[in-house]
Amino acid sequence: MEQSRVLKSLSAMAHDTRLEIVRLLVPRGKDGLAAGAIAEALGVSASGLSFHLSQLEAAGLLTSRKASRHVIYAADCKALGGVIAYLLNDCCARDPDICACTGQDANTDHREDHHPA
Amino acid sequence: MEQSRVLKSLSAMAHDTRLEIVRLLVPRGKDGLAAGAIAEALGVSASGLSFHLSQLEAAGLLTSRKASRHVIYAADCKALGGVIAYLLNDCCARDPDICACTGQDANTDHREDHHPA
DNA sequence: TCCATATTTCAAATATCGGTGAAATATTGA
DNA sequence: TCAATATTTCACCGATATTTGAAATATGGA
Repeated sequence: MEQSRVLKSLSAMAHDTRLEIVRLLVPRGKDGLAAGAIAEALGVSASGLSFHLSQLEAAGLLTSRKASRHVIYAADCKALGGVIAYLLNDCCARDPDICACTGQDANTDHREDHHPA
Repeated sequence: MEQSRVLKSLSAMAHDTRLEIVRLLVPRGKDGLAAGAIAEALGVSASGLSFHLSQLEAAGLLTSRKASRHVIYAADCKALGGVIAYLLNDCCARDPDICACTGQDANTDHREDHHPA
């Protein structure tokens, strides 16, 4: 993932309500949750939530689809994984001290820009 | 790591110059780099850099020490690892799709709040 | 002491973000 | 069509963030 997209994702996640949205949606996978249900779960106004959802969607961290009169939002796990992988592999060069905190193996070189076949 | 500290860290990292600072410092480990050298490496003004360094330090991602007339900044790898671990384990519940992107094993439960002995 | 180097602090200007509530849009069902 | 539901859009406002450049602080050497 390119750094500019990582930056957008980090900005999107760097907000209390928005990080909670991600936490709420990840375990639901592709089923996702309707905007109204998210607003109720987090106790935020509909218009406020809509603003935050659009930030997350613009960053590529959420997808949305219409279902009847609802709009269902779901976490894009590949995008989330891409952000984490960037931090681990490209930003932090798979530093052993950092990997130790994540339960990761530090030996193999997983950096993304190698584009292995 | 508590969510409020993760949020501070994400805010700190969600900026072009600041993410570059982290990328520059991680491979140097505890040796770190003087503020002036960082400013030169990134092509930013001294006062602008000082602002960004203080943001990163306030978030706990950098440490600083004085050495003669220099101030040496170094990445706090444990803090960085803590942020990544939070995203992976607590935010994303070690979701298999997300782990797949990072080269991680998704089976073991690594959630931080279990506080294993 | 005096000067040069290294860094931070400060204030002012600008830009961006986030919250609020009303209005607009879209969909469904009576 | 009408009313109810679900969501987004909009304008406004205050709070934060960022940049800039000048001034302040601290250190080391001549």
